[in-house]
Amino acid sequence: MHDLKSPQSQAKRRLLDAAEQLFAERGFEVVSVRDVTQLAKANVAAINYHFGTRDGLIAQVVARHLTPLNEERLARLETLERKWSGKVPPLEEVIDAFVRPLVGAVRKSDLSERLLCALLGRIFSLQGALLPSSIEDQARHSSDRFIRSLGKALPAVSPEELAWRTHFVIGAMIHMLVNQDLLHRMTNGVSGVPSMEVTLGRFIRFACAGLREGVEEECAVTKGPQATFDF
Amino acid sequence: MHDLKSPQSQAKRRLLDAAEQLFAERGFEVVSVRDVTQLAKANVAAINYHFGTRDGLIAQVVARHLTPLNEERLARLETLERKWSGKVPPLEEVIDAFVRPLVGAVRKSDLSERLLCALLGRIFSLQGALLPSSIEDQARHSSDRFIRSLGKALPAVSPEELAWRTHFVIGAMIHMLVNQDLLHRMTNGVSGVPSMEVTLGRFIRFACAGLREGVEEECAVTKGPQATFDF
DNA sequence: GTCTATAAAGTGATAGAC
DNA sequence: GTCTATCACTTTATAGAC
Repeated sequence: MHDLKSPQSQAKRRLLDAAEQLFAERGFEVVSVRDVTQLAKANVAAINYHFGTRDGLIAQVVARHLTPLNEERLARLETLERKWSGKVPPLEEVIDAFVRPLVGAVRKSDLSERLLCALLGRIFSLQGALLPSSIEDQARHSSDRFIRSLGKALPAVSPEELAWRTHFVIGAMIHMLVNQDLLHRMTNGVSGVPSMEVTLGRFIRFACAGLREGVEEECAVTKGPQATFDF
Repeated sequence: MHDLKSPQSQAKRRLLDAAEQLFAERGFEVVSVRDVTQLAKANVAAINYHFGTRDGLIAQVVARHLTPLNEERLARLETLERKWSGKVPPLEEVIDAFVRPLVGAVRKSDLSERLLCALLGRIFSLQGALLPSSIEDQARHSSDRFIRSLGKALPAVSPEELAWRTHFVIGAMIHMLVNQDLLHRMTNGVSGVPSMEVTLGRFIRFACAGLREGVEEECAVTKGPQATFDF
């Protein structure tokens, strides 16, 4: 392991930054190690020295973003369960706990909001081969926890139906993150350029409505005005 | 242009079939012309002979599937407008007209349902560079028509809000099409292996609920029991 | 840690024989 | 129309000098 603050391996940080930018813009599959070293003004061999292989570089980029995000998600979910001790947290708050950490991630990152969102979206849609199994276990654990919370918030929805609805929600999220500029182009600007906060609010309302479809009696106190929300 | 039924260019059909299968399984970016010719048991030069370039091959694969699909979509939309002459077609039926042509596409194709869905999903998420502008115009025309119909069905939703909700719906659809087997793995089989009909029914209900979120007064007769639908 | 040089394999495309 | 042979690059990765 290398200390990212030591002067010797500023190069490593530069490589990671360059890699993140290019992966966000173009996708993991089509960015070569040469693209990365060129943008980072580093030597071709630097990638292999610091990360072993190209896949090693991808794994580090993924881990650096996905691990803190999933930790934050789980922490928020636990806070939620403590707050509603005994009772079942309402749907909106569960979804909020799942997506709001994205805002914090944007603030912490050096990348622009647009690029970081694209990177995270691409990470979420990564298929098995590219991510180390430790990360995959972690992601699965997080997703299991959330699905269980959703199931409790929506007892009237069968597990099978809930699995599909959750799948739709994840798809909508990934597309929102990766293709936000596409929407702007396709609508000739009608979509506006809203802040992350506004977009997340829209997404949460959309997702909850879809998840809740056909449910007459919600589990707990979740019906009624949602004026407690700040978006 | 070549006649696909002539004996001389069975090879061309074999190449298209092989290309479709590989593009569906792995994505356009990562399939080489050699992968295609190998699977089609054809010569390397055959791709360039029949399609000019690799991009030409992709364009033909895309056009062969996207053009009839968009035509069918528009035809269904027009049928709908005739049926509701003067009045505004209800949301469910507009979304149905948008996604149901997928079922017909599956029936017509030689590919398995799973592969064809993946291919179509990948086509929908293609970014500009890879598809000829004629196809892009066609896709934009179709999508404009549908957004206008959605706007009429949901007059209470602002154009900006509607643009984002539609974006979420498209994202959910793409993810459903490309990653249906991922869901099965991730849920340890809880999601089941439903037919296309069932999945589309789920999707339509989810999408309509999301699009309709917060709308109290629908435009026309669309409120009330939806028993007229066959899914 | 950083560099050059190079290996070994893969890429899209084409000329020219048949 | 189909094939072989080949061009001109690009890819990841590594050995070895500094």
